[in-house]
Amino acid sequence: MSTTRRGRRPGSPDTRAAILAEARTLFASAGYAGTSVRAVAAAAGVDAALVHHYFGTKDDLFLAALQAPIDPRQVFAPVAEGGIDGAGERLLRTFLSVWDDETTRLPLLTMVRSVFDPERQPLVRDGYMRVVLGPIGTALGVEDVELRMSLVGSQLMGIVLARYVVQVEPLASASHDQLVAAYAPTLQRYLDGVLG
Amino acid sequence: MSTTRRGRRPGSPDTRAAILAEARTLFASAGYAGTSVRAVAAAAGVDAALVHHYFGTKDDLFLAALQAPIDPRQVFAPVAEGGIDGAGERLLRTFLSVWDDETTRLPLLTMVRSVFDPERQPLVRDGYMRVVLGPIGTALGVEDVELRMSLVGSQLMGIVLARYVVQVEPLASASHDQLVAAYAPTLQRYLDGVLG
DNA sequence: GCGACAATTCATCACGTGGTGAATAATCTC
DNA sequence: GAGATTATTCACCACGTGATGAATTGTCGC
Repeated sequence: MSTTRRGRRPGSPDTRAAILAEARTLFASAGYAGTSVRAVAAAAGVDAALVHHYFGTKDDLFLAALQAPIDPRQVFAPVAEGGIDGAGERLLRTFLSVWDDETTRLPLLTMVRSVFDPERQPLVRDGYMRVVLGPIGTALGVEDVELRMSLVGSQLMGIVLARYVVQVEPLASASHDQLVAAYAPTLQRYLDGVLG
Repeated sequence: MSTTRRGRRPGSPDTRAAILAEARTLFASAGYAGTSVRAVAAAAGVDAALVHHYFGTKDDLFLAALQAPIDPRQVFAPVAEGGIDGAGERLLRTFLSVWDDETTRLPLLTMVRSVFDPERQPLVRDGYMRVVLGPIGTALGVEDVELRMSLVGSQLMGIVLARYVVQVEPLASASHDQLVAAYAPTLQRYLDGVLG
């Protein structure tokens, strides 16, 4: 906006929403440290001061961007209702559907990349492993629930990295059925199979 | 060093090695972006200009820190020599021994955290998946080698995140035998088992 | 139409970053 | 012992960062 003057723009542009959407995209692709407030502002077509006006500090913006449009615990609830048989497949299909939907994927990507950020790492351990996966295992009546759900979580995280982050072929372009065929037996064994 | 003067220090302090060691530690724990040249210098007890003197740019320092003391391909070679039977377990034990040795773990951690860095992501795809895992699959005569080795890679990456990065219990403190009992059957099925 | 309020940009700040060059001290070679 | 070379710090640079406050513009209610 090289000809921009001070003052309010005409009409009702929802610049706040534009800022939030761009923040979600940039935090997901470049992480917290790799995303500057100015970059978010530029992508939204506003001045950086407006970002602070609406969201406060960069930390506050980050937290706002992390708010998923839906509660993951609700999404995964059906997995637990079907009982332990076939739970591996149901869990995986639900997981894939969440990750293949861009609306939910961006905040999730942001959270996952936080595993390497000492200040934000609790997001993954407490948010994903404890709040999302833990209750599923408990509801399914999984034995040795902490061990088994952490095995499950390790494979799911591996899938995220391979398919969604590094985009290794042929995993990146595999269909849900193909992934289920390969991974569901693994998840099922981790849930109720023989662990040696 | 509040009383430091200009000029060479007496004796033969190996400041270059000190800088490199600190760089390895910091890049592994804070990543490229989260590690400043001044932080490395401070940790090594020298002035930041000395880092540039010895290593050039920050990028050059990063590459130097990435040089593992040993070639991972040599470490994993025995896995391929024993044939496909039991390869899952041999691969996992070798993998764990490399990761549980701090000398090799730091550069590996640095590389793994690069999955989220667009500029350095090829390190994982090309370095780990293609150069290390790929040849193992080929040497073992694995069918559908690209698919199967990417499945293997996805679980190994998940183990890295869960055990070494997020340090989820009980995986973080599990013995190698416990991990083998849980994961080796998964890796073996990915190598030569039924994938559906 | 006027005043209050909200939205928006411009101008600025303190600080940290990667990096450069000159001054200084120690070691080595002749 | 002198000069060359190497190691080391100090001083400085340009730039980008998160953030603040004042000036300006548009909308709404009376």
